[in-house]
Amino acid sequence: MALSHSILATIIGRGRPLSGYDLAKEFNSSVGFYWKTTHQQIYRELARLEKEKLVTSEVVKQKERPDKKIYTITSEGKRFLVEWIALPSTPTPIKEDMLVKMYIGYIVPKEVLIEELEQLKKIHIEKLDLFNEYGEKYFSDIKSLSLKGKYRYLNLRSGINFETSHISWCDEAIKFLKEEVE
Amino acid sequence: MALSHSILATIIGRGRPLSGYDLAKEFNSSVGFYWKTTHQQIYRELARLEKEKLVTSEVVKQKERPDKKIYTITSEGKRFLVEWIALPSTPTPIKEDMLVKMYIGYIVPKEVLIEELEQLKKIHIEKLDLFNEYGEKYFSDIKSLSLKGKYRYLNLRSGINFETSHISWCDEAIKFLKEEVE
DNA sequence: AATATATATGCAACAAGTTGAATATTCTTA
DNA sequence: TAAGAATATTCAACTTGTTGCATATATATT
Repeated sequence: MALSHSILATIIGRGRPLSGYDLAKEFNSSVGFYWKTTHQQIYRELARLEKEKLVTSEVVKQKERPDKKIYTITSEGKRFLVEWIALPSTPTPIKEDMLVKMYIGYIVPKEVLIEELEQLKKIHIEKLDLFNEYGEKYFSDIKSLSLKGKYRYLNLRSGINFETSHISWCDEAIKFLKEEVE
Repeated sequence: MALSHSILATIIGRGRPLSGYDLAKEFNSSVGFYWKTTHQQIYRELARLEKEKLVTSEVVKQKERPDKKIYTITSEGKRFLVEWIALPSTPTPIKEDMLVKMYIGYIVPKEVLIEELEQLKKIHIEKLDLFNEYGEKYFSDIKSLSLKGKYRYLNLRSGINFETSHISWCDEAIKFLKEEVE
């Protein structure tokens, strides 16, 4: 169960208490680059974390917007997270639709797979462009980054690396299908 | 729900009826490179697929081993799979522990992360070695591969690509932490 | 003789993730 | 002024994934 860890990490990363709504937004940007989820899951998980005393909540009355509940990590929560970091990481379980399709690709015309690979490549290129943009904007001068910034930079590098390698596989597979298959 | 697709794909890939047990083994080798699951899930899913008439089963009495149920894909099942292939693929949802840890890596000594990255790198190197071995054994002569073999080759290439890029990120991150952080 | 391994299937309980909807307020835009 | 987007939370139902257990037979090893 690493959603809880992601949530706790995000609260620490922000440096100030934040609401479920804020968390959901954060998850669809920075953390979301490598951890996708929905607001429903976040709210449910926050309730659980509060029951386990890893976070505390406070209702903030707002005039201009609906009231919100903001969450703060407890010292117990932080300890929980630090202990988890020291535990060995397991690689992401891969569940790649495209690879299942490739596995029995020979039951459809190769054009179907080529078309799909082009689509997939497009998605990865868009992500890569976004990451590169982000990199130029915030991480162009590495030496001047804060400690926090340096860790964020490594995350970004991972994203760039990941997207680049996917794109190159798509290219290879498209070329191979065109030249070597059928 | 792509576990069902993986199962159907594996039945087709084998070319002959197979049991839940066989499927589980298959998932821990070839298909398992990109789709991990447990035998419990496979048995449950097979029962569901049978209810939906995408597979049929037959009990095979054995003397030397416990009886088994072997599954065959129906024409409806095959049609279901072909239709799915033509649908746009979504990239794997990434849930990478290491990246969550990196995100707030600054709350622990950098040595903790370096050690973890080394461990992670080792896992990826082992997998890469396995893939390369597999490649030399079965895919050294690309031109002579069967149609099926060529699609399998592309899957293997994806695995090699994936592991290689992970290893290079681990290297980059370790170097960066050592040289640029703290 | 005892233990481990391989074959073979399944249940139960739970955790995690998805989908769709309901509710309520305020700000912006057409 | 009506519609839509953004803010904010929650319920319900469902699927998917994980963990632990239970059962049974046969072969291989110690």
